[in-house]
Amino acid sequence: MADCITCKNKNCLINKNSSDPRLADFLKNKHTIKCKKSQQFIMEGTPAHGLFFAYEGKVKVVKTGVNDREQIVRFAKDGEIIGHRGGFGSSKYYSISAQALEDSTLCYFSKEDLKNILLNIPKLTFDFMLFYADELSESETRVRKLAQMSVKERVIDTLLFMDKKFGSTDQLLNISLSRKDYADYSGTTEEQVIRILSTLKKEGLLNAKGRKLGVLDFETLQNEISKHTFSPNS
Amino acid sequence: MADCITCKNKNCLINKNSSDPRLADFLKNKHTIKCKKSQQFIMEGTPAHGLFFAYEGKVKVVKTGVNDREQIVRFAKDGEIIGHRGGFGSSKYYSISAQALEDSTLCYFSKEDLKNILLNIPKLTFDFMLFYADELSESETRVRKLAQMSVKERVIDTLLFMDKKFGSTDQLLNISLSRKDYADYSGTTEEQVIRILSTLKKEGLLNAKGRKLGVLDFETLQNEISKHTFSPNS
DNA sequence: ATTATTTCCTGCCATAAAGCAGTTTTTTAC
DNA sequence: GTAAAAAACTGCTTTATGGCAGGAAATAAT
Repeated sequence: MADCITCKNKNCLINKNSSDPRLADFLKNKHTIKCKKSQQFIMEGTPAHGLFFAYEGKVKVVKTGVNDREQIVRFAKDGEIIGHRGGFGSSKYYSISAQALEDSTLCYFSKEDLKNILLNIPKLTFDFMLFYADELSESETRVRKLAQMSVKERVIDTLLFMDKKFGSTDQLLNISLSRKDYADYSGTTEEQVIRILSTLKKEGLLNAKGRKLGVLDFETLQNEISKHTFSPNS
Repeated sequence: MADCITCKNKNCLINKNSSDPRLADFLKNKHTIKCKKSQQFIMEGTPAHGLFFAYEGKVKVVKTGVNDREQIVRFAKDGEIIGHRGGFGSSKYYSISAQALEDSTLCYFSKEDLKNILLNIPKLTFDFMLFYADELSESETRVRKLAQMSVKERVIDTLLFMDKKFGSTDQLLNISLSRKDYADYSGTTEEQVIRILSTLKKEGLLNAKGRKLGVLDFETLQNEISKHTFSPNS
């Protein structure tokens, strides 16, 4: 795999700062990990030893729930961070689990290496800080949505989010999720998701080929949840 | 008011780093603001010009919702930050509103001053980063709870949270919230909160003197939601 | 202290969401 | 390609939550 300086992921925080010569030694200690589809590479509650970045692939980040209901808190794709704080923060344990949604390649840095450069390269620390601040803002928006939207609205919101985040080709989303995954992100049950998807299909707003889904009428769907969307980042 | 170096709020990120001589000029530009009870000092959607810290008092941080339902995303007390990113991040607008819950004193720094020191004092930037990372972790826990707990469980969880965060004297919480506030934090309606509080009172688990509430039996209440609490930070 | 106003409370009814059971379709493994 | 397994779907029933309306209590104003 290419090194961080020539990496294709221009949005990656490491890549953005890789020209700084003080990063040179740090970058040598990068590890590359290959992950098969469905493979779990972070387990909630285990000691955190470092931080992951998605180099290529798609990942879901989940928090353990009751029964077999999990809560998907986030999705990560190329260039994005996985495993908050990775042990360099106050908690010594991962607060989330992470699982590959397709065959993926990950970059890994140990917490010692990270802490070292973070305290020495202000620009990098600042970028990390902004990343967390933005994620926090998004997470708080999600708190509001889960508290105030109906199940149907949340499922629609999830579909639109997937379209925005992963894009579509030939009217089909570039990400393959189970109905259970949609439920675990929307905060409802599999059956409810199925019922709502079924309605949307009949209304001609949603495309479906096997398990694959596609947003056909973005605007109409957007309108159905518009009363909940105030600011640009909602 | 005392300056940052002699400030009583030892948990404040600025205070923690105030001995650094490079902060001297920055600290001179601090503003102090007095806020009456119920006064709103940040309004969602307005241009963000800086960051607030609670010096003394209690504050609720809310996101606008539908009808007259708001979502309280966070509470802040002495030493804590209010107004994420305050404009030095990617968004130029406040993503939340903030309102004083009692007469409060706030410290204020402009975004220009902040950005300047954040890029020059790595330790401070690092502390800010950890703050946001921890808040993010908490927010994600809240996402899971809102998605998976029943209304009763969420209200109990809120009561225990208040007890932990603000403490109690003579079996009464050191914070005075309306039933609507409890609802807006728990993600439900005022009536539902009232019904559940009423049940808990009858069961002898909750104390009530007028609008003031107090947790009488922490352990029993904790047990009622224990199936949802896995890690220390949940 | 008295009145006005806000907040709190309760019962009733409507609705949304969840759970269950059984069938069909799609995907995976051989 | 076929069999087995997993995922997707549907109708029916139960339960949880929300909304309304009217009254009681507490707080604030005069």
